Amino acid sequence: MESSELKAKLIAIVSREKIDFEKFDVFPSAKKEFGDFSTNLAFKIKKKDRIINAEQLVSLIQSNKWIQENFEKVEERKGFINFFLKDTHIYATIKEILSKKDAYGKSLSKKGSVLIEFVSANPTGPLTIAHGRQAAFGEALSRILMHSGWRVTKEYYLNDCGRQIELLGISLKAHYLRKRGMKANIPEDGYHGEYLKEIAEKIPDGYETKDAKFFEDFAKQEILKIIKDDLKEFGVYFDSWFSESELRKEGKVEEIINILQEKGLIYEQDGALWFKTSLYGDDKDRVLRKRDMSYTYLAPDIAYHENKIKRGYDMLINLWGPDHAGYVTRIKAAASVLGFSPDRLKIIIVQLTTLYRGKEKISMSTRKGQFITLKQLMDEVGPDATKFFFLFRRADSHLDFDLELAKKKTEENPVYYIQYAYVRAKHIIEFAKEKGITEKDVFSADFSLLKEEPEIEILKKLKKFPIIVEQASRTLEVSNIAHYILDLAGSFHSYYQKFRVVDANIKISCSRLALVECLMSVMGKSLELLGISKPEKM
RNA sequence: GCGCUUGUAGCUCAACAGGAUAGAGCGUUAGCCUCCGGAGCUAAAGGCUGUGGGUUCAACUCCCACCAAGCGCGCCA
Repeated sequence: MESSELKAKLIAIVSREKIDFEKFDVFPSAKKEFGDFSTNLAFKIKKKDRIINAEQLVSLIQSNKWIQENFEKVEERKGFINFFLKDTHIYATIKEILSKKDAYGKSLSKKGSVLIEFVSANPTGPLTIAHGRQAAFGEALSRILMHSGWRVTKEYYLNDCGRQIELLGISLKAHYLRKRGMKANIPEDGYHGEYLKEIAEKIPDGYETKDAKFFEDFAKQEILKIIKDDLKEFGVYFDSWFSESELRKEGKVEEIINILQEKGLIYEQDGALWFKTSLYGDDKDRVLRKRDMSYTYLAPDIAYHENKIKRGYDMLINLWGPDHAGYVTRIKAAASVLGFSPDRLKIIIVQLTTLYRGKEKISMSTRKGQFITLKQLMDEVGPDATKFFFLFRRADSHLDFDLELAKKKTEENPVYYIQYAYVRAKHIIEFAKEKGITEKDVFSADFSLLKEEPEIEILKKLKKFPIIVEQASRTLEVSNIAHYILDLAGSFHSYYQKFRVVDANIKISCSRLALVECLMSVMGKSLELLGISKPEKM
């Protein structure tokens, strides 16, 4: 039973009596003494009808046959109406999880197609922790969206041309020449990081006279390789790599400027071309083409978004860093000019991560090559802990990442707490198998033997999983899942301590094993959604 | 100065589209290992949700002002 089902029924009951009401909610009860579902319907009855008070409303509801069939009890409390499900509903959850397994919580309704673009770091250096947070978030969000019925495409937008790339080429050439004892200056705003020196070493002798373009391409290729390797190690995969230089080669940037021009949204001033974004809520208009005829970042980016829109997705999601926050209005302006409702373009700003080593803040400077890379973080902390810390916090909040804490394999570290719960459940099931209890025994167990309070509590939490997934996909927020699973792991650890699962009483053992099986399945699925590994042993 | 984000227990964070007595973990204090893995469990203490107003039957949540922190405010990307 879902809250939407109950809500529909309540609407029917109240409408039949011609009672006027405002929009109301039916939601899973906050506490167990409030039952399974609660509604604020009594508050939402229009004032002129307040002759009907909550108590009268309750008796009206109680008199309904469907309600009587499904609920043990309906009661009013402080104006809320609480519904207590019959036990059969709660035990039905077990059957559902056991039979659906991995598909539990998967939405049956198809929600459409979505393109999610994230990381999209310039191929001028290795991925940093900021990219790491985006990568973890984007991957997890994609999995959640898929589980809730979206068709998801993950895309990496490659800014593989422009000034930064030129600088990269020049810098690499300088590194290369210096290696050979020649004088060469690395531009002030060029790239000084160690990784470029390493790349320079891969180029054999005899390329001294090659032009900057050669070095540019070489650097791009090598760095892209590094990026892809890091992502792979981090467990993040892209369906598509979209190249900006291809876009330019095909003349898409000129095309988009023409389109905007035809719509009268472009004008020339001081030798530059301006886009009238101020018509769409921006504080001022923005330059698309500079006086020197080269494009700003915005122009190809609009062309890129036009391309995404043309590909026909129902929703577009971009993950951006906080430095792009001011950019949201501009790109949404472009989207709406191109006939794509800005509501369908979701831009999630993934906030900064500050690294700490204990109390000490680690400062970073990207250009100078003083930064912690994702790779270093993974090597030190491990991919699972890294991901969990990134995902536990809401994307739009600043994150303080304590390296020391993340490294600890103790109770202070929630990753291990969760993984330990999973392994524990797995182990119990294996133990039961050794004792000769089969899957069939468990599946056909009498679930109504699960009468202990913690058992009911766990069942209710398991029942909530589909709602949590749905909510995460609606709000595009991943941290809910992380919190949910931590909570579930806690309930299980506590239960384990109090009750023996595999016991002398075979009947109880089987029904408890069913519960553990469900726990393992849902914990495993949650870990999977977050992209965190499910260990066999610890 | 303007804009965006954030402000909740000592610390790190929750709170489902405004709902009931604001919840976890860590840390602190006091306990629990003959038994399915103690990387675990039980319990206690800990709060004027940054401040002040407003809207509402109901505000951590919405609105206004202020305070504090971070980021942005280029014909850079």
